[in-house]
Amino acid sequence: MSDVTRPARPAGVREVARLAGVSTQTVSRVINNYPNIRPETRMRVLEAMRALDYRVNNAARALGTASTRTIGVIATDATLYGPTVGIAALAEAAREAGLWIATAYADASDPAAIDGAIAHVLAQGIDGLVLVAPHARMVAALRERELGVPVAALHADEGAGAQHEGAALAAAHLVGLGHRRIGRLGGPVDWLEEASRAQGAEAGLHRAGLSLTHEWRGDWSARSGADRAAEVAAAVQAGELTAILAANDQMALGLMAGLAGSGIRVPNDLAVVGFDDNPDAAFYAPALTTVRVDVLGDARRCVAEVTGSSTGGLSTASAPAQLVIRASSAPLTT
Amino acid sequence: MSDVTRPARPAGVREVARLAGVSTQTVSRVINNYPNIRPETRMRVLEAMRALDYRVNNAARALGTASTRTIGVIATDATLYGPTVGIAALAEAAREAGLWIATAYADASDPAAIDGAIAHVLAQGIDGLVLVAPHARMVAALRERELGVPVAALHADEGAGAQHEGAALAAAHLVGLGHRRIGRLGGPVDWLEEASRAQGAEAGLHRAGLSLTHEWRGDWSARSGADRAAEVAAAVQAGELTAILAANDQMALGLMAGLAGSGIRVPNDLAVVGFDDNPDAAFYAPALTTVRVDVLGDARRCVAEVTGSSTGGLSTASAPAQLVIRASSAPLTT
DNA sequence: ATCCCAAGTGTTACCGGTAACATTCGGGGC
DNA sequence: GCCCCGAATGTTACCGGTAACACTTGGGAT
Repeated sequence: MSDVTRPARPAGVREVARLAGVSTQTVSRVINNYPNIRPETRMRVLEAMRALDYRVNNAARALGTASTRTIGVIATDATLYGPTVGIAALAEAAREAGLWIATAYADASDPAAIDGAIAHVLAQGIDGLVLVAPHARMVAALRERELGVPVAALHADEGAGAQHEGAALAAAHLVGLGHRRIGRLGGPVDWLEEASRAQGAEAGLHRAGLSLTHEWRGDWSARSGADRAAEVAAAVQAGELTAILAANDQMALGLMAGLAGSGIRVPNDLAVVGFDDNPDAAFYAPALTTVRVDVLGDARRCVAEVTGSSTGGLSTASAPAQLVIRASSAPLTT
Repeated sequence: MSDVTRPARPAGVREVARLAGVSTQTVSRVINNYPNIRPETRMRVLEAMRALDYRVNNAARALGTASTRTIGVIATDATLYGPTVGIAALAEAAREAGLWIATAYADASDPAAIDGAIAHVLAQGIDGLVLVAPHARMVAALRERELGVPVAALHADEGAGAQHEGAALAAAHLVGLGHRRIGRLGGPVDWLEEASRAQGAEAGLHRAGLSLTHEWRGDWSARSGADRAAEVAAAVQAGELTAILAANDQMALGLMAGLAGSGIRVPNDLAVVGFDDNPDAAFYAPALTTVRVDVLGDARRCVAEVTGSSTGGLSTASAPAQLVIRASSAPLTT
């Protein structure tokens, strides 16, 4: 302990430069992988960096350059499954592009908190801003406010297409099973994802000359699904409903739990389809038919959009939505 | 558009100072709420800041001060429920203390990725580092490595106590219901949470003069729970097992789904208790008895620990673990 | 009246990288 | 042999805040 001189301050480029016998600029060039450095010089610098346990100071770098190679992410309702997956996907997409993310969490219902979160990520000197699971209004408000950085939203724009398509697939699946009286358990109306999924469901039914017979609304939570179970059960018992599209898997779970108490059997009395392909959905009772969308692909699109670059070789095209058929959806039993 | 002169660069303290007719230092003092500023001067500065849409540049601030008022968070396996909740809790605890978090995600099984994540948050000039859902080895390795910042881990140290206590509660609950042959479905051995929960379960049984009859191991996922169902069913059918403690709710879900296929009824043939009180757990079939721990309290402790401050008035004492009794656990039926 | 002190404000240098520009050096074309 | 050029490296200033210190004031104590 006492025989080691522990420097109070971590080493900087100047210390590294001195030890390697070069200028700070050369150290900087090595750090940033510039060409035109003699291999031997590069090695000497790298060795000095290792010897001093050198770490770049991002704050200093950000001051000198405009860029921080960091994307700001504003996440609302971060404990829901959807946003969580979105953040993880953005982190992964950013990593692929050699970037990092700076995430700020804010309650979607608290405008002051959202302003604070935005101010925070902007103060970091981010290169772009991505919103996760935002309200439609929020995206519009941010785009019109001149923040000085490009703004994108997960599940918006092209990303919404996959959601739309997935919901249409789910609707077509139920139609294909013979169902004609199909309802929907939607999410909060002002969410982007809800809009895409709702429109997709309508479109899917429309192609078969049908439309939704019922529409209920939850808040994405399993509890909110359970809270609608009584009304759904009544509709089933009245013969007005044989299948339902839930806007996410967790509401489907809650709904099924509530229906069990009302004596409605899934899928015999009511076919249920979820959305998200939550890893747990295969283990619900019954296992849930659901829709999987390519969140990582959409995250890549957002990253490319805000950085302006086309992310090199990585395609920004998302994989198409996929229907995962399990036990909760069965053919209509007259 | 054309009538507005949009400055290429955002305004800095110097512009604000010029507009307000004061020095940059005075602007800085206003920003940081220093005393000894004439109210009128403060107002002039604040107005200038508003007029110029001034935002502090954190990079510059971090350079001048050592501190960034930011805590680094290393999260592994960020798509699991436990880590997700941990991150959200840390973000909330940090917010309460006037701090922000900088999160880096890394695959726990990839040492290089973890090194990269650590280097990243360190490069941000963080004031402290908190690990979420880490392997026991990782915590030890990080603590012995001199990083220059304090390191804490969620669910470690005192935080482990609540986990231990919760698991003991769950065990006592089963014993109280008359169960004597009690097994356990554990998580990956090298996780801190698994260690605490395993020891707590053993301790709870020990107090009743019992010990675990079986121990299986999963990876926290519902699938891994389902994968053990056949073996668990065999033990039940052999009369060797009447109750099981799962290390988290999702594995319990998977297990119950798998058991359904083997004709084992929960809770009649096997009582199941989970851990986490996942919001979905109340809607599993059957509704899951589980343990709720105060993650936010533990997050507050971590924040206080790495910042050195006792977070002012906020107590760092966590609420005790709580048993949530639902339908998946029932008295032993001889 | 004089001194002292605290409140309020300004000056200067510095944090640690990097951009922009300057410089050295060796070799190929003429 | 001279010139030019590109490779390799060094010099300098600057990014935008803030710490440290210096400097004015205007009372109250003496």
